[in-house]
Amino acid sequence: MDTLIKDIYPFFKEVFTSLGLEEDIWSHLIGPATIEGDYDIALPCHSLSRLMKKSPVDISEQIVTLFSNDVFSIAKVSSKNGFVNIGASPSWLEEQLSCILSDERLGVTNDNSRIFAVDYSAPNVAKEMHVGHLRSTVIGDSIVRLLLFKGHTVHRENHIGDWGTPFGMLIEHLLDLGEDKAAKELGVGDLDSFYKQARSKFESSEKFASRSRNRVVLLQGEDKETLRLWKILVSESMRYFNEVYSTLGVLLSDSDIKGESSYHDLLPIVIDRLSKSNILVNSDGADVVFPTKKWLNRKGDEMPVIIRKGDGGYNYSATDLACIIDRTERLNCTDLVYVVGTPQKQHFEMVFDIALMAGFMHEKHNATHVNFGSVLNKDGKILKSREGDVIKLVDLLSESISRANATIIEKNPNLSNDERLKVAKMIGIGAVKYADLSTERSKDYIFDWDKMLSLEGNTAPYLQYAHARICSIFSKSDISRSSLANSIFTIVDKEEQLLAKRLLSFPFIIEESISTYSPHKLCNYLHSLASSFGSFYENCPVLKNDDEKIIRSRLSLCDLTSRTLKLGLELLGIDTPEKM
RNA sequence: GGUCCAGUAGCUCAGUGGAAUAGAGCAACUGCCUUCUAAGCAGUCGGUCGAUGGUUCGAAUCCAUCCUGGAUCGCCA
Repeated sequence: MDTLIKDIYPFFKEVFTSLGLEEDIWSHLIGPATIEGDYDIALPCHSLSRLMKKSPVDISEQIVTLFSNDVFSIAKVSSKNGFVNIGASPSWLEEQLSCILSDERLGVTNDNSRIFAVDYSAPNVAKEMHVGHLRSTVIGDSIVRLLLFKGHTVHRENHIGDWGTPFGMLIEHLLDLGEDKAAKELGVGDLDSFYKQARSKFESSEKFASRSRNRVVLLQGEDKETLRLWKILVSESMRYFNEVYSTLGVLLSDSDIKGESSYHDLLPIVIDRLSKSNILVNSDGADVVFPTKKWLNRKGDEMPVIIRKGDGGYNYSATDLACIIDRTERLNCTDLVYVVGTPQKQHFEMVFDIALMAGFMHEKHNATHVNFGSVLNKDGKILKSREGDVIKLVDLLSESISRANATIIEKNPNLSNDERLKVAKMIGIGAVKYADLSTERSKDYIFDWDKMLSLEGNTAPYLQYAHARICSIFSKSDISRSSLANSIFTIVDKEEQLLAKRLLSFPFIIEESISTYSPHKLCNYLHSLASSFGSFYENCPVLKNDDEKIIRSRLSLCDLTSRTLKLGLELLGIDTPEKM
């Protein structure tokens, strides 16, 4: 309703000028109406009470009488409980709807283009993807889609865990199994047992552990044969991850992979530059930096960030700093976005702080940790991969698709086999993604298998269903969508009014979702849109109508609704079938 | 102990740049399919917004203290 505020503002200004009140006294009071009913914006008069030496009720009544009559073409105006209430008029709604009907972007404008790096997904090589990885992957994907739609340049960065001490034992285990057998196990996605076998040997056999440690040294020394074996682990794992990505329908591809290993060459440079900035100090044998903002450890001592360990090895803070250099200096990014879990919050604050101190980043750069909560089980405990009973992502996805398939057989037996399988995938995957996207990301959330796979209520299938019903209306109509381009709207019923208002707030919601990196706001909006369409559908017959004017107007509302749903879902990474 | 986060209906969650009777979905219950897809629609039931103080004309929202749960706090990533 931003547009309504903009259009109504001059009228307020006229009224308040006649009352002798300056703009800065009243302009910030205008906000959304919180009362039930068909008012959209309101101005509470309570704070003016002392100034005008009158009760809020009297003030609001007076303001209403002072409005010029011209306002009524835009909105109805009334007062209640000391509020001035403004409700968009049908004619104003009709005019606004006509504007977006012919706009491919449904009223959404482009931002001034910036360059983003979005760091997300980041699975670990030779480790299973479980439901926890879903969040980063799905939220990151939606953020990328939103940024691209707003006209930004976006570098997708899949920072896979492909380096570090565990690779010693993984490579040794690969040798024990034999390359072919190991590759096969990894390629088909049996990562969990591969990792666990390696782990248990590492813990039970001193001989194996010592081989593993030697192997790590060889790997870091870039021994040729060791690198060859390491590459088998990485490429077979990636083959599997790519299958998951493809099922999931996310934008990530091989060209987006920027594993930890790819920042190797930069690590000595990180040390060098920190050292030249005079912020690197040696503490207990390790090279560390003390960030500007002080952090205390358990003992109450000031806490450093370790860049290089006592044994000379780099740890992940070094890699993250190298990443920042790469993104700001090679890719010329202005915005760095990290879609990583909340537990790493402090780590990122410290790293960003150091990057600023060392000049890897400047004031013009925005680094944002887009954090998300942990996945909990029903007892409120964190789901951990080593507990063993963790649900594999692929299993969740295939179960969801198969449930969707069963539901289609039950609800719409007329769909052909081919069509049904395609639609089942769109619905099954959509349901899982939406369940994850639709809650506020920074909170922990309880993983509920049935809720994740539910097809009723505030779910993606509900939105898809509304879209499919609209497609069905058009398939039964002689009037094509394209012929609606310059249609005139006739908004009469309250269901039409509510639907119209929701349609018009789409650009504002997109803005809100992306500026706070919150896909759940878009989800909630789309649900409210689909819900108001549901009421419209029940109460306002579209085709079964004698008045040609009303038919065209309602068809146009249908067209706008389906396009908004489709675009909105697309920005969440969810497909919209035309039949279901 | 330091820092940070959460506590809203039986369950899962929105709302937290203050504002008029705190909203959805699920579950439960009642209606609605010879009429554009009932994965739907209409309705009923359900809350001292963790507690206590404070600021304010007005607090789920801001401040303080406390309770409960969680994350994190030097050589894993």
